[in-house]
Amino acid sequence: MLFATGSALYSTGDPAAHIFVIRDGLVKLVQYLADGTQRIVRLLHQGTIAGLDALVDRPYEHTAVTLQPTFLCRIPIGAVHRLDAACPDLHWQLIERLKGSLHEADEWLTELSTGSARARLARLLVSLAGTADECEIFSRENLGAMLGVTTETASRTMAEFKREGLVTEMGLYRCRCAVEALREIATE
Amino acid sequence: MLFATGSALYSTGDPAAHIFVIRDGLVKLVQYLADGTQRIVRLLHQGTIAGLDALVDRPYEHTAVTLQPTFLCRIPIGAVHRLDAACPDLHWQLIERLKGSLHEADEWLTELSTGSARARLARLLVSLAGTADECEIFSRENLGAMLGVTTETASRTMAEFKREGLVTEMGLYRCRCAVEALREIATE
DNA sequence: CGCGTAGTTGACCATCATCAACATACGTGG
DNA sequence: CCACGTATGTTGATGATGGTCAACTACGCG
Repeated sequence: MLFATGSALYSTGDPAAHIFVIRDGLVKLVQYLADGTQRIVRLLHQGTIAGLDALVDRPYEHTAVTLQPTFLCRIPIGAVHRLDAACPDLHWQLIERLKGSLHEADEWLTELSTGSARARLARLLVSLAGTADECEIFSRENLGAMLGVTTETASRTMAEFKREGLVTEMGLYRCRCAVEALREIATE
Repeated sequence: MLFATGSALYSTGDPAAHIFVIRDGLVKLVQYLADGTQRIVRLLHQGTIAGLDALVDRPYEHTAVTLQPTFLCRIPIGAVHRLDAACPDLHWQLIERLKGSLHEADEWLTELSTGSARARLARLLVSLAGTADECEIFSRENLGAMLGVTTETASRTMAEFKREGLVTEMGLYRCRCAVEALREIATE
């Protein structure tokens, strides 16, 4: 199935009936706070699974929204259980996935929720760039929700980086990053 | 096995040879940042498992340190795999545990890493108190590492709560909390 | 053309980090 | 028993950072 940017795979509290294997694209997992502001707790990219809540038969804890056009397979949880009975190895794959998510969650906390806004944004850009030096970014609002800062701060910090020549925006939501220099800032 | 307060079950990078079922006590999972400061990413209490990294055959990602005298069972990972072959239900228990950890991780991020220091500390105290109104707390340094603030801020904020009558310290590392009032502050 | 959304920027203020001084408790060795 | 050292907590002064509120710009679309 193909989802356009900005569509929700599921929402907090929905009965968890499917898991979603992401073939291509990008999905954010959002959690809403008591005061209504939102916090992005994880990104799911190619090869990862959204909706793992369904494994333990409880409602979805997050809202999953695409950040890019996303192509994925939606698998009813019943089918997962049938597959599981047939293929004894599936558990371990699921365990592997869950462990991967947990690792992501811990990194998210230490990398993107600790230190100054400058350092956090630098870390985010470095990790989005991966081995390349060009990467997809997102609206200032999304950047803010990932880093736990306001959209204004996200905007200002991006502007700062651009002024310093560390980041060059290459059209909407795509930018070139001076990865090494950013890595420096990331450790501050 | 019984571990005294402050002993490490394992450290970041150690080959992951055991999982630890916590029978009684409390364990913190610590991650160290590039600049050497530490961040506590999760607490493990009675009935939960430390060292799940071992399931996927990679070194431990955290350092696990007891915060209280802790009684636990240390199970070699080989035994887990043998048990798993014998008892086909074990996977699902492990999946359940991992999912639990993931839930904890997400809550930690949204509750304890978002908002003002006052709100975060209030949320921590409320969640430590659970249904009771008395709870174990920790050194100011540990409180700070949980909330992502300095020990000074942790100390000041605790002092504030005490002055306002929201918290009464009952001997070392134990306190009585005005849970309802704290819940108010938690939403700020 | 006018409207709505997203981004930018400025001014101001609250919060928190930092640095430093001091207090308190505890254990060790003289 | 007391003096001392260390670890932990408290408190104050100060400055940097980021939140808030508001004005303004840029862009796309009906």
